[in-house]
Amino acid sequence: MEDYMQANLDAFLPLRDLVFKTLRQAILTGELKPGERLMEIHLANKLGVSRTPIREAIRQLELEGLVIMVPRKGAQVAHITEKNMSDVLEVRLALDELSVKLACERINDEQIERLRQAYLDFENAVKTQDARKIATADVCFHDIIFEACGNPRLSQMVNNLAEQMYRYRFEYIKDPHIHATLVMEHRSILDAIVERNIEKATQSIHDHIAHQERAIIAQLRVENRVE
Amino acid sequence: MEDYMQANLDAFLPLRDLVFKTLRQAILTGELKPGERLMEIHLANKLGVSRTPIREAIRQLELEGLVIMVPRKGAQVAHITEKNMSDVLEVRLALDELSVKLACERINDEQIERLRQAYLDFENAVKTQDARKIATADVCFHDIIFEACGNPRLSQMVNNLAEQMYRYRFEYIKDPHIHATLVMEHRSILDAIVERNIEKATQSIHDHIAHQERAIIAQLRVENRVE
DNA sequence: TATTTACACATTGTATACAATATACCGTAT
DNA sequence: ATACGGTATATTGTATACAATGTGTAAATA
Repeated sequence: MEDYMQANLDAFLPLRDLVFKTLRQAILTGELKPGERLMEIHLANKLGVSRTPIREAIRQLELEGLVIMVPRKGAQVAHITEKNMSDVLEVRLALDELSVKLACERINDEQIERLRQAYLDFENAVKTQDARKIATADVCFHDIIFEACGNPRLSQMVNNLAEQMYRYRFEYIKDPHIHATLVMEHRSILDAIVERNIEKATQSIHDHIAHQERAIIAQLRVENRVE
Repeated sequence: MEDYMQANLDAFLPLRDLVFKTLRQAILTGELKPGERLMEIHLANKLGVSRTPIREAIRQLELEGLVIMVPRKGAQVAHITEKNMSDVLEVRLALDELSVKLACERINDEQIERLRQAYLDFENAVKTQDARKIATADVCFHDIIFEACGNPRLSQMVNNLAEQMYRYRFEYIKDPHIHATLVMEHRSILDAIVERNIEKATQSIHDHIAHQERAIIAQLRVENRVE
């Protein structure tokens, strides 16, 4: 709460948004597990706010597909099934292909320079073997592509889809065997965009997502077996 | 409220969902105009509920992009700019292409039969010249394709995007000059899916959306000029 | 002993009360 | 006359109170 009051000075941020971010983070990192119930009073006490902001945050999580509502029973963390995840990936693939295609057409010199730098940062992050750093650098790289495609709506949608697989992608990134492949794929995407070669770019991003898809589905199978 | 209490007997539906649907309808039909403020007490009195369901409905409208929140000032109906609409259409085109592609691969005989029937219904609706009937028949036709593509997530996203242009699409449908074209385009999509011809299907849907895009953007220009 | 019913408790759904803040209008001073 | 400031009001943000409902447990009866 103290941080909140402090941030309040520059930009007012409703509690519901803070709660939303907090809960989303908890779900994506696995702190809140699939099937777990989100009980309002409990969360309100834990976060030191009333039920109202909690409820409003849950409404948003519901529309993002992170929780499901059972009438008169409240919210619970959405179960992620294999079908569910492949549905999401199917859409994500199409939107990622669109975004690199648009990036090829619309990227400007300054953005190309930043994309180059982001690629180098990613290379360095991989060298550290620190999964968290790698994940962050990966997000930065892709964010520049989204920015370059000049369609905020598209960016927002892809981001939302990507979020839903964060938890599993992290496991994927932790495996050092795929690091070299990841760098190569990024390199390929970078080159294609710089050359403004749409064919090559869509092919590269396709391979990139397809690799992740296989790993994520495999990871999902493991976790679902354990439970 | 009476309808609500009645429906309550079979399936409980929270007030927030009713309010959500009501407000969304009002925005999409233009009853609530872009820039108009959504004042909670006012809406609460008008709909005969308290502020709580109103607020929760507004949270959902916010995530659907139909309203924007101004801190400490509340919600207002989102302004739809030309850029905004072409951004949405850009994404919609990609997702519609994906959905017909998947439909070609996955549609079953029973769904083909219903799609045929939906096409005939659309033909008949056009003959009546009743814009409302045409719009409904159009939605039915496309809904079967979404169902056939077997990806509920995709359907939901396309539906959400399509919703945002309902208001303008309606003006488009009212023009009798384009009716023949509309029927032909539907025919082309139907044939392509029945033949499971992905190339033809994506091309057809592309043309279909592109036509709508031109009309919608033109309509948008007219309305924005008036204001 | 098993089953059914009733009651208590936990939890969501809804309404209202209270707090903080922005805006508009009016008065005063320069 | 205009500009600045203060106060009143309208509105959102947050908290709490009340209502409805589902669930679990215990007791009573077959």
